[in-house]
Amino acid sequence: MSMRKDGLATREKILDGARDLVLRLGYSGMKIDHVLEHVGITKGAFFHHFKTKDELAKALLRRYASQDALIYAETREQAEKLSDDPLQQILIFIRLFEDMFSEMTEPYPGCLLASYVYELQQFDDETRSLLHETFARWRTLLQEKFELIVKKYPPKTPVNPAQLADGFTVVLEGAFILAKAMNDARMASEQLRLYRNYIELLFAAPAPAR
Amino acid sequence: MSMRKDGLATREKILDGARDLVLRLGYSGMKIDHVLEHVGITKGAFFHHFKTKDELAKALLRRYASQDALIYAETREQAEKLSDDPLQQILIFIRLFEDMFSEMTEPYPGCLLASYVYELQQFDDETRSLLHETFARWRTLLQEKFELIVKKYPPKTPVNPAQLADGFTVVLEGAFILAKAMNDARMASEQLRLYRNYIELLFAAPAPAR
DNA sequence: GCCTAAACAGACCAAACGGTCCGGAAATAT
DNA sequence: ATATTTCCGGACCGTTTGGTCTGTTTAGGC
Repeated sequence: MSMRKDGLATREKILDGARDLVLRLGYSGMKIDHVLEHVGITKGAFFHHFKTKDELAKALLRRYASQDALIYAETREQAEKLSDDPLQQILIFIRLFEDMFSEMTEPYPGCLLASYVYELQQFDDETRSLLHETFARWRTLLQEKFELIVKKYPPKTPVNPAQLADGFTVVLEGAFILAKAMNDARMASEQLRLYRNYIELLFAAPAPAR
Repeated sequence: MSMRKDGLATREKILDGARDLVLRLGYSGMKIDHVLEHVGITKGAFFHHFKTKDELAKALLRRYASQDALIYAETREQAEKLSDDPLQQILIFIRLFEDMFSEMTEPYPGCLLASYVYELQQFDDETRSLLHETFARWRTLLQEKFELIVKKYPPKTPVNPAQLADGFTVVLEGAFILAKAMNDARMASEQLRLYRNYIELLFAAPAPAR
């Protein structure tokens, strides 16, 4: 029942190290020996916690997805506390993410899901559907808000709430890529600001809280 | 001087096959033996055309970048023929890309540059700066237009032409990722439409040509 | 304090992988 | 025709890589 020794801490260290390396080298480029050196453990420790590299991949993905879901949920709650209006909630939501990224001094290391997507073929169905579900959950989260907004504030142009919701993820993922390629830490917050600007113009919102 | 035999055709076949596999498996996931089987050649043929796998990587990137530059240039020319107004030119430019992607029946296989970016650490400086330059060129291409537009049509909100230009690439790259993850071929054209919609609202353009 | 099982360390292994080498076919120059 | 060079097939090689195995240490249960 209780965690014996400190095995769980080692497991987390492995997951952290592997995540860092996957974001720098890709999943195939991340070699186990490299993780061992990076984390400061041995083969015995690693394979005690993970039967295979594939199992590490899945654990890594699951952890990342749940951590991300937590951030999304917390940010959403925070936005909902600051306003009752769905449009304002979305605008605050985006702005909170902008603030998160604007404080960074070097480019965001990237999204683990995206790095998996670009090596998609070598993962099994379980991993692929996990990716699908995670992105789908992000879509649903914002889609609900946009449906409320569309009803309350007639958009200047006919728009699809699901597409608008995907837009957030699209901008984030795209910005991560350009941020790394151009070595520009401000990319993510800048592009999110443009996305927020779009939402403002589309629904003709009053000037948002600064 | 002249190309003897048909070695150049084989070289192209290798590049095509390698590109396909990189987009499915990533660069590290793309194994040479797999390329040989996919293309239908042998080790002797491969290493006759490319000294190392790294050299293949660079050749692949250079070819992709120049092909992409050609598409951008042609689309830009086409847009400039259809209108003299910089704003209309941009809107047509985006729409032409939308049309390119709307005809697809399966998700766009992805951008080779992006797949390199997510394994960036394992490439040398030459490759990395080639990535940087390619993205920078795309930025400049649209930035010039946006600078003209901003002067001619005062935007509803203060905007940065370079950031607006990056927005196009950001949306494209992000859409490719979601398209693969969600297995949705329409993602790219849909998200480009939203980007175009943003530009329209921002500069309060008249309804674009349908 | 003793037992048990988790939590490692590290030598070892088989397969996969990038790359070499040499022989031969095929095309071109002379 | 012959020499020469490109082009390619395929056996071979050293290293890397994911994974195994055995032994040892360490932390709790009693």
